[in-house]
Formats: sequence, structure tokens, C-alpha cells
Amino acid sequence: MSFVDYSIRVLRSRGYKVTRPRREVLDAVERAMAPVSPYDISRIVQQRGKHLDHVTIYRVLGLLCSLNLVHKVLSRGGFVKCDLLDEPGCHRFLVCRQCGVLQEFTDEALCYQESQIARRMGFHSEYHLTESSGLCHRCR
Amino acid sequence: MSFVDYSIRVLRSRGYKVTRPRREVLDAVERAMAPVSPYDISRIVQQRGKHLDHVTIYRVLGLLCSLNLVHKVLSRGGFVKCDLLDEPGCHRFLVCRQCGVLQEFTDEALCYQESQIARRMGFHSEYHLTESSGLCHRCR
DNA sequence: AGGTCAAATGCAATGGTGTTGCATTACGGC
DNA sequence: GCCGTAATGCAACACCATTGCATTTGACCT
Repeated sequence: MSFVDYSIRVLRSRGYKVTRPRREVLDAVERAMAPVSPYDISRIVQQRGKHLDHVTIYRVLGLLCSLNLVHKVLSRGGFVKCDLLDEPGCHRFLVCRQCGVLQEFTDEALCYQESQIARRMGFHSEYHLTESSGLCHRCR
Repeated sequence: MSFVDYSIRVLRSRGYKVTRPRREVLDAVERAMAPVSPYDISRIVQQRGKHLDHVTIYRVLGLLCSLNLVHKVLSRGGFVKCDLLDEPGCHRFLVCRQCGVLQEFTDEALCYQESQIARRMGFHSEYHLTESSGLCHRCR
């Protein structure tokens, strides 16, 4: 099942309406290889001859984040679709510093070790976010 | 040697001038337990009866970042002093989601494993940034 | 100590980013 | 197809960040 179809199922199952703006945002995020900002999405939608208010885009992205369907990539200020939907507490991204292309991965062992180190430092960690910067296969 | 004194040495050694604004920003960052934003620093300086233009603060923080004396904490949009000055390619923070207090640590094994995973994914990683969110000792 | 000059700062203006309140629209259930 | 409510669009606003340029000042030299 595609990301858009899956997301629509999630929206319906949680009682959220499936609207044109939400479909448009999902579609823009699905196609993107690199993180897209709210204003990027605004431009993408306009290029298709349609229009979405930027406030709506912010609200849709906020909802999709809360449903763990998309992530905010802090180092880029943009959003990407969530590829690993069943790993809620630990997200790792490889972001190419040149083209911005992004790959998501997860690693249980890393996650466990980080929690242990945190515990030794008197800290109860709930969420790990790693953004590794480097060069992707193509940009090298 | 204190963080401020060390930073001043670095500035001098690289040919940068040691000015009042730079001292003020360094001092504000040194005292802070949690990340401080440029506008936070502006307020801190004002409380001491002095004044710095926010543009200057941005520029000073940019310089200090480029010298690896401070870090930007993405999840908080603020800056902290760098505690581990000799670990340039790998930075890990524990950030308390309640009070914002921050602890820096590093771990060579984690860093190595991350690089290996990245390599297997066709990615040459240069910089790891992990921000773990959770609760600090006091907030629990 | 004081003059010199480039680096650094302050100011004004501007553009981008993100939020709030409210009237209007349109989706989903009947 | 109608209805009620959730969702959107609009206007306005607040905050964040950057740029260009005139003025100031720290470091160097004598």
C-alpha cells in the first residue's frame, strides 16, 4: 500500500476527515526525496495549478506529525514521510549535506545503548533523534 | 580554564578581536544551564543594564559555532556552550523536555556503529547529531 | 600613550516563518 | 441530497533571521 493510501486509512480510522488539502500535502510529501518545508509544499501545489493557504499546510503537517505519518527534519526545517511506521521512539536520518536527500533507518542496539548511557547520567530518555550529515551515494 | 577564557584564547589565536559584545555573549552562554536563543541573550544582557543589537548576537553566535565553541540545539532553537571541545564530528545531547536542561556526552562506539550503518546504506557520514528527549533527574 | 585602519558593531529596513481568531466551506453520516 | 461539525481560507499579527551601510572600536605599530 502506498504512503498516501496508508495515511488516508489512518486518518479515517482516527475519525479525521480526508480532505483535498490533506491529500495534496500527503502527495507532495510522498513524492519528495528531500525534506519539504510548508512553503515548499505551497509552491508545489501552485505548480499544479491549485492553491492551499499556508496556514492550512501548517495545520495538516502538525496533524500528520502527531499521527507519526511524517517527521520534521530539524536540521533542514522540512518534513518527510515516515518510512518506519512501527518505531515510534527512535528516529535516525542520514541527510546529504549537498542535495538534501534523506534516508531513514533505525537500530535497536543503538537505541538501547543510548538509553543506558542516559540512565547512567541520571536521565530518563524517551525519544532519540539522530540526524547524520554527510554525502549520499550520488553526490560523492 | 573557564569556558569564557578558553574561548577568548581561541578567538585571539585565530585573529578575531575580543570585543565587549563577544564577551557578553560568551558570558551569557557560559552561565546558561539550558539552551539560550539570540533573543534570550538580548534580554539577559539588558537585565545587566547593557545593550546588544540582536544582529550582533546572531553574528557572534555564528562565529562561535564556526569555531566549535557553541552548538545550536535544533530541538530547542537555542545555543549552548560546547563541553567536549575535542570531539568535533559527533555531538549528543540529553535535553529535558520539561525544564530544558541539557547535558552533552559522546560515545566513540556509538559513533563508529552509526558510521558503519551509514556506509552500508551508501552514505558517507561526516557529522552525527543526536538529541535525546526525556526527563532529567530533578524533573522526575 | 596615541594614531591608524580594518574588523566589528549598531541601525534601519526587509523578508521569511509560524500563530491566532473568525467567517466560510465542504466532508461524512444520515 | 441535507445537515452539523470539522476543516479551511483569510486577515492580521508576532517572532525570527538576514542584508547593506554608516559608525565605532580593538589590535597593532611607532
